[in-house]
Amino acid sequence: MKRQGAGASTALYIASSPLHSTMTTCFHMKPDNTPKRDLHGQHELWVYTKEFEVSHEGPYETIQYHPTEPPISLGGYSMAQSHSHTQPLPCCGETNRDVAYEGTYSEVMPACQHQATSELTEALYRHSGTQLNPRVLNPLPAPQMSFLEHMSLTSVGGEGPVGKDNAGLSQGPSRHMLGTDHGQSKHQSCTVDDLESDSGLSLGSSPPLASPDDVMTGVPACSSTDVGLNYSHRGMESMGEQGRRANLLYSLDYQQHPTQSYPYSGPHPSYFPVTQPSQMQPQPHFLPPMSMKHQQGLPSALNDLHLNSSVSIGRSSQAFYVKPRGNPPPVPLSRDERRAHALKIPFPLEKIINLPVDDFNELLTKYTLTDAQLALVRDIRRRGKNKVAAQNCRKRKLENIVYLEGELGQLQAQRDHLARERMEFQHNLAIVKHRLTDLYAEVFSQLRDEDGHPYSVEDYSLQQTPDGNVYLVPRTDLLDGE
DNA sequence: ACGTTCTGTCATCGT
DNA sequence: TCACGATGACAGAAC
Repeated sequence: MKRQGAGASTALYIASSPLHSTMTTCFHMKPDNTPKRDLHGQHELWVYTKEFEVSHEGPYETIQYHPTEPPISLGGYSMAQSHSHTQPLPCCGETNRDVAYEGTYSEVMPACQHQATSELTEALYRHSGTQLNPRVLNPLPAPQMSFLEHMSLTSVGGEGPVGKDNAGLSQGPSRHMLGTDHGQSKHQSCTVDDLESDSGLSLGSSPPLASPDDVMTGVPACSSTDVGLNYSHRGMESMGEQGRRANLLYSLDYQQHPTQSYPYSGPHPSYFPVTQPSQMQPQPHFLPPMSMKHQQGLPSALNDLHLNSSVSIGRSSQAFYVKPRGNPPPVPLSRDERRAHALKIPFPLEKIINLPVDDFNELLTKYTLTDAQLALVRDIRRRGKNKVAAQNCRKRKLENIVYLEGELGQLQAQRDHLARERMEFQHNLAIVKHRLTDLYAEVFSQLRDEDGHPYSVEDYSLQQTPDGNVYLVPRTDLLDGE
């Protein structure tokens, strides 16, 4: 780029200050406003002094451009915004201001966008580092199988031997039971399923489907009044139907009472008896304090209702308790509970599911279980753990959704903020361009060549040197130097 | 009757 | 190898 024309260029001495602050421009010109030729044959402007100020009265004057952002190139007018930038000024011969402005905008905005993007990115990373759940960012697992493979597998599950087995055992749609031990247990427990006509459905949270007389057990359907013992004491965390049922039931310490008789004269003591409350020995560490406290000595119905109402009902509510007429609604046992009941599993489901593996194995060694019982116990343990895992999984999934929704809201707010800043920047830039245009017009109106003719904006451009001097450079020279 | 939601279950994978 | 947790997918029940 040629900063000065080889021919008749005109030098102006301009003490420029950063454009975003006060622009004090001193044009040193001869008193008669006629440029003087310097040693290089350039027109040198003397003495003329005037201050051009870009005031801060605009509505967007508070916008502070980052000091590291590149100088605003003014295209054909070629005036740097700040002397701190010694970058050679662009000297295009473009006279179309709009085009020139577009060019300048494209040079400026990326820097601003980069800055904004960097801040955004930093904020995001900073945020991610402290709050973002790593799980959320985990890549989605690759598909386990293709669609066709899945279809094939499903078909096999529905029509294969397992499916046939299921079809023979249940009335419901068969499921693909491909597990080894599970297949065995399924087969072994099929009699239970068959008897209970359960169709393999989960009845844990469902009203009783079977007739009041449970075919499987051969005893009347378990209700809250006739089921006195709890072998499945669940935690309070999932207090749904399941939790209510869990509260309804209560556990016995099978180790303290290993000889508890099973009412159906099975080979093993069982935890599914129809029992008398007087025989109950609640296990304190398995019961919530409130249930435990009010449990002893209460009539079974009262106890059941109290336990049924459980958590949300305070202690004082007991004083207003009125025993409802009629039988309380029957609380169904889950499929596994009924299976365990049918096979006379001698320990509670709670222990089957929640005991550590070592304790669980030790528990199994204390009893002589049949293969069917063993398989059922292991199935119950597997299903029970998986049920809790599924609940946790769904809880986490919901939490992730909530979290991501929050993240989305924040990102949208940041996007809107950046859009507003961009609009403000463009508005400010337009103001600056407008004022510079006026400034140019005023400067050129003051300039005269040797013959007293004014310089034309179309013919000359202003070029600033690193030391702040500004020269009038013919645009033809600028074009030639490109 | 149909769609949605909830829940249990199974299969599978990774640790 | 086994136990276990996580998770997608499926199915039934409930609404």
